[in-house]
Amino acid sequence: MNTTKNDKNTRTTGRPTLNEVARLAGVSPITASRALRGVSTVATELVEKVQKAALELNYVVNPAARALASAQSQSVVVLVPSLSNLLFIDTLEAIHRVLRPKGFEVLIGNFHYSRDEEENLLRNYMAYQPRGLLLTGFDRTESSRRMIEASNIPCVYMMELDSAAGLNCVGFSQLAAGETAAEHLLSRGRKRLAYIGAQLDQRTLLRGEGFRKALQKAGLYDPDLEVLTPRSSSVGLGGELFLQLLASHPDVDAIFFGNDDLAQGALLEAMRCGIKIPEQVAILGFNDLPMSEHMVPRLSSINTPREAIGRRAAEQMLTLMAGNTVARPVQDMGFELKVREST
Amino acid sequence: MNTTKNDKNTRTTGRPTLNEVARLAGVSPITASRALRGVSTVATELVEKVQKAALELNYVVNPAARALASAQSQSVVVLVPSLSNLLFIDTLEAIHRVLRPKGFEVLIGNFHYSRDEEENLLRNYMAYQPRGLLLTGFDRTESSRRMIEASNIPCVYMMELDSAAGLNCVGFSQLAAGETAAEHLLSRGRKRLAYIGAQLDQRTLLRGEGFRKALQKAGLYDPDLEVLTPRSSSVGLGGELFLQLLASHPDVDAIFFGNDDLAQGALLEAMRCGIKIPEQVAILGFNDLPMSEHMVPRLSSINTPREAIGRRAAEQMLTLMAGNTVARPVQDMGFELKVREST
DNA sequence: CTGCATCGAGACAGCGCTACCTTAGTGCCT
DNA sequence: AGGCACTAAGGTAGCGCTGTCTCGATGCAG
Repeated sequence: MNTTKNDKNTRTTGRPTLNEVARLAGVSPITASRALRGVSTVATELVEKVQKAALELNYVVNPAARALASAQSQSVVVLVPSLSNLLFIDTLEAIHRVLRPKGFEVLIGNFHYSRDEEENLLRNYMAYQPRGLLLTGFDRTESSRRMIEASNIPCVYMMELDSAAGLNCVGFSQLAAGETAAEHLLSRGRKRLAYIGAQLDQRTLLRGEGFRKALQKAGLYDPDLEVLTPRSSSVGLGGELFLQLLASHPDVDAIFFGNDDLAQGALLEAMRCGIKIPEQVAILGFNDLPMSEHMVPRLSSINTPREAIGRRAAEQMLTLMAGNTVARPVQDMGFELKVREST
Repeated sequence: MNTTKNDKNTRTTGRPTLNEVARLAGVSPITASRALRGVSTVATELVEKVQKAALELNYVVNPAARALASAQSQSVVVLVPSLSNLLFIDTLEAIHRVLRPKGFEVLIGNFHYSRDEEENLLRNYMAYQPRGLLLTGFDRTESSRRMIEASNIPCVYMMELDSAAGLNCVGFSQLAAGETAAEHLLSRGRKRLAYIGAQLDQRTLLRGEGFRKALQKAGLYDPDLEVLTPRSSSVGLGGELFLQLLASHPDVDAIFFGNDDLAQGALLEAMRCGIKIPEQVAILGFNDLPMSEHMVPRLSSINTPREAIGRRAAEQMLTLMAGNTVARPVQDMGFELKVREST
């Protein structure tokens, strides 16, 4: 009925192949292959002919055939712990912007803050023989670690830093960020400082640790004011934990939240209950999500260079995939305290 | 130095192949292939032997080889207009949940509300010979349309409905949603109703159209109260447009926003300026983002079944990929008006 | 003018898997 | 008992591309 081109009796794709391009250009298939891949040992004249032929036929390589023949794909796997709080979207977008123009495919995996799920994704994606791995943080199962090591695939770790291990990583010091948070609140004359963190991923814990250390140094650390829950971070949860903490510890005068959505929830709940921010309690968030500067009062937060991390990590990956070593494997992209009305 | 298994002089992957599995199981490679794919014509006894062998060798198929041999991949392409406002995350997650367990790879493309970028992505992904396409809405370039048609790849359209064209689509009536919004605000006794929309994608326009129609029917339509901007939807923009509208039209007593982030921005700006919501202006959002119910006052919104749409679309896709036709190609998943404090 | 290094292009084979066809084996009907 | 349909398993070939080796052409020194 339909005028489909490839009827039964042929297993072909129907799309033009490299052979046809080569024939049209009057060269051998292998020369056409080299010409299109930009391998140096082809005369510029021939390269042009091949490119012209490819364009004319609307030729696009068959990634499957290429992957099979060369035993490696053109894809880079990115594993992130979450997509649902905008945190990693900026990073992902930046990675795409760097890698796609170079002809790499970006495979995204969301492991929902689960080490086991990450291991699963890793195992799955390994089958695709990816050219590179962009991973989040260092907290993973031992099998995951072994898989990565054994695969010999270039790997860049994002978000955290670890100068000890000699790994390629692009991020910032979560510990220092926690310290900065504490120092800022202390500089505001606050004495009863709390930390509220959810999700309890490695980075949330590290920030809490930095916060704690700074408070201990100031002699103001009180373990009762450390609220940690494995529940996932959300606006609703932030409001809830905020009210709970104030009910049990009415003297708290500053709270550092492990993520902006928690802090936003606290601000909203404070408004609802008539709690004056920052007069009664100063509130400091983390990540500086787009909405934070619009909150009432405007939320002070620590801005994290999520876009820059993605970009830089992807650039490192390009270097590694080209077979070179990265000059500075550990890249501290820093962070920036944004002081606004809530502190 | 390193104890890598595959030294030079071999082009193999180093991973176990189907041949090795077959040898270990004592069957022919093709039988092993069929056994692992679950093709029916293999004795259960042999299937078990093959599966055991595969497990023992830690065998994973080589997707490139499979794709090359069968002239089709195991991947499904999903194209969404944005990742940065959480709207499509729920849908994507649901799609993953349905397709991954069935062994399909989900390739995500973000076309940033650009028809040209969508066309580009489509062209790119076609090279991967995807098994299916999950697309957002119907507004695309003519070339995109032709590409989809010519490819003969099963396609499901999400978010909007179009019963005319005989396409598979899963969504809800954007027009009806706009009407519902207007009717709700009218039922609250409001007379000067405005619509504020950004991004101007097809769906935002359709909602505006539904809203307008309902107002015309009520004899309360005023084109001056329709604020449309191609700028991308954000909290900041919402606040800005809200203040502008109130400055130029102080008599407005209700506003329907095309997206919740705009409405949230308006609520925050209203609070900042001391504008009473809903007394002076009723505010109604769209999509019911997670934060909306926590706003002050709690934001009334129209909840859209984003998760259900993703799930259903993926299920339809499974049916189509299995070679069957879908019983009900047009699936209206509805929407739900959530009345809260802001109206 | 010859010999040797260098470079560009092609021949060949094979990556790992599955479509297609064939063959062997089973039960059932006449 | 013989032939037939039907099912289960295997043999063969090839999907489209690229790594490796080979070969011919070129340039230059001796």
